[in-house]
Amino acid sequence: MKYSQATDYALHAMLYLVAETPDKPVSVQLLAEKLGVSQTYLSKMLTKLVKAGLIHSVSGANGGYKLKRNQDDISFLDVIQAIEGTTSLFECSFHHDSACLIQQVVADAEQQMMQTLKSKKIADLVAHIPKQPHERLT
Amino acid sequence: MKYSQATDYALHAMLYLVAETPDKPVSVQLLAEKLGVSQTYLSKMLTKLVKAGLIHSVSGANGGYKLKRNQDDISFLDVIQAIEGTTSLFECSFHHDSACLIQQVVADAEQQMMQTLKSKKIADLVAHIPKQPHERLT
DNA sequence: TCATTCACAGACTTATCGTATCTATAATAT
DNA sequence: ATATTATAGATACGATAAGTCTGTGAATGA
Repeated sequence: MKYSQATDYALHAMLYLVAETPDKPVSVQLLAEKLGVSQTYLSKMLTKLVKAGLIHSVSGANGGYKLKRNQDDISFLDVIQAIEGTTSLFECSFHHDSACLIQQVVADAEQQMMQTLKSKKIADLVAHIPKQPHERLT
Repeated sequence: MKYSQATDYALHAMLYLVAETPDKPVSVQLLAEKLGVSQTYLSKMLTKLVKAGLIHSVSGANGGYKLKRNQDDISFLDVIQAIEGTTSLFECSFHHDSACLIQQVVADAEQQMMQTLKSKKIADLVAHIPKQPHERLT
């Protein structure tokens, strides 16, 4: 059981966008180049982030993506759920008389993790990244 | 991203074994019947639980499975890891200069969940289950 | 107006993994 | 010995992840 690689891409792309925050939108081409992944595949992740309301897209020449919200409002959980969806980690397949106790325990544990991921913002990492070289983020 | 159904089976099977704890081992046939799942598939999960050291198997007639450790020592985490493995939820696929900060955050959150799953024992649920009818556990 | 540059959507392919079954083998009780 | 049980391995099927390709539409700049 693992988060998909798409989540990995999305988190790193978001980190880049948060670290930059230029007026000019960042194109998929540039983003894909920085991360060293395929443009076409990465664009699928970015489209999901747009639909989740995390970033904003600009069509046409000089277009691309930039943050929608305040960067301090974007948590790890936001990005992860935008890609992975919001279904719970565990769902009991048996039909009990009442609620499944096992499911309750696992759901409770998952909630703990989600709480941490919600409190952690992407922007929290930016302070640790050297601004100068501006070339390699990964 | 989800835990596999196999984990669901394993957790319910363990709950049954913990709730029973007879001298006589419980066969796959009985266990599968109680849970309403396939014998052959369920036996794979049980074999994993054996290899993880959670339960003990007895071959031959009147054989089956019974708990190995004290039932209070068996946590949700033990069962889940026996089936799902112990690899982390998230692994960064980029090669950074130093450790990936994103991975550290997610790993930290996962650790929170694991802590909860480790503290919760399967036996904790048994108190809530009526002993009398003895028929339906699911 | 026209061409260029970009995001976006959908169809499609490929690989991997979860789910499940079947068969054969080894161990044990009666 | 024979029936009963766990165990291992091979196999099949389906779903999902990973990735590519192509066309469409929107915005920009010349």
